[in-house]
Amino acid sequence: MKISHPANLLRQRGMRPTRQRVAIARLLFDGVDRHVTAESLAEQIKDLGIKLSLATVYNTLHQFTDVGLLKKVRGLSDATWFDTNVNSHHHFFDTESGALTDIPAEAITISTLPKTPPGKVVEGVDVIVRVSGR
Amino acid sequence: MKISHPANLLRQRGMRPTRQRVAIARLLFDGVDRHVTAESLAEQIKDLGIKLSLATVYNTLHQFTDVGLLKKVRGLSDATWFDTNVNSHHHFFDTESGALTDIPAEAITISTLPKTPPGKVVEGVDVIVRVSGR
DNA sequence: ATAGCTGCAAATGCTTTGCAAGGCC
DNA sequence: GGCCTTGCAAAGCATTTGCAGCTAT
Repeated sequence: MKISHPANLLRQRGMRPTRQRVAIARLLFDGVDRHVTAESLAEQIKDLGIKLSLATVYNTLHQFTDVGLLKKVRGLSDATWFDTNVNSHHHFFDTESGALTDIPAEAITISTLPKTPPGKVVEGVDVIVRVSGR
Repeated sequence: MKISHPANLLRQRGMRPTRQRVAIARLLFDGVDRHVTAESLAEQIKDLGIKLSLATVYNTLHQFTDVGLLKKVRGLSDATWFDTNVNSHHHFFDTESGALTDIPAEAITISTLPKTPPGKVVEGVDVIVRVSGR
């Protein structure tokens, strides 16, 4: 998602365009798909000379997720990743570095799916391809 | 995996059959596939009137995983699940209850896989079908 | 005997929360 | 001004670790 005016984007989604949220939005939504953790994002922000607390980073990431600007992804490590690619797609998970990489939805075809438990509805399918090695 | 003599199983895998490990092995490997968290397992053990510390439960689960008796699985919740089905298979993840259910490997067919990043080897593919609803 | 375990409690890492002070409309 | 936000620090979880005491071999 590439946006020209973060403040408007935020207003459209019903959030006040505060200094902190605009800074984060500007950093995340520049047209390139990004994976960030709260920690990594906080660091990038700090490097830009912007000050904001880690708690605010967490809050903001969750709010962005709630309004559909981000997608939450968990690898197998402890940290939660937030992905700016909110479309359906999958991931490589490097078991050595903990790094996540996108796999476009088209690159994986699932030809058979099991029947869903009674009364349940499928919300989505996540495929994680674990890789390792140099 | 169904075992008759936990102590021998443990010895085969190079662990001392201590009271705690035997108790856990007996509970887990009764032939039924189980998903447990450290917490849930500790509780079951306590209900049996056996006393052991949570730290030991964690240690034991990891040791069992290291020797191939268990498989580590992460849903999207915080907790780590340990699965007694160590064969390749997938999972339903109930986003409301956090419950995990096995999907036999044959029930899902992936017909296309993306090319692996250079120098990387695929260790495995995990499919998580997110479900919700009553 | 001795190397390997266990238990406890303290430490850790990630994340959330409470609440006073501050900022947007 | 009023209500939403932020910042900090403290609290919360799940998990790990340090170390003295115990135990299987």
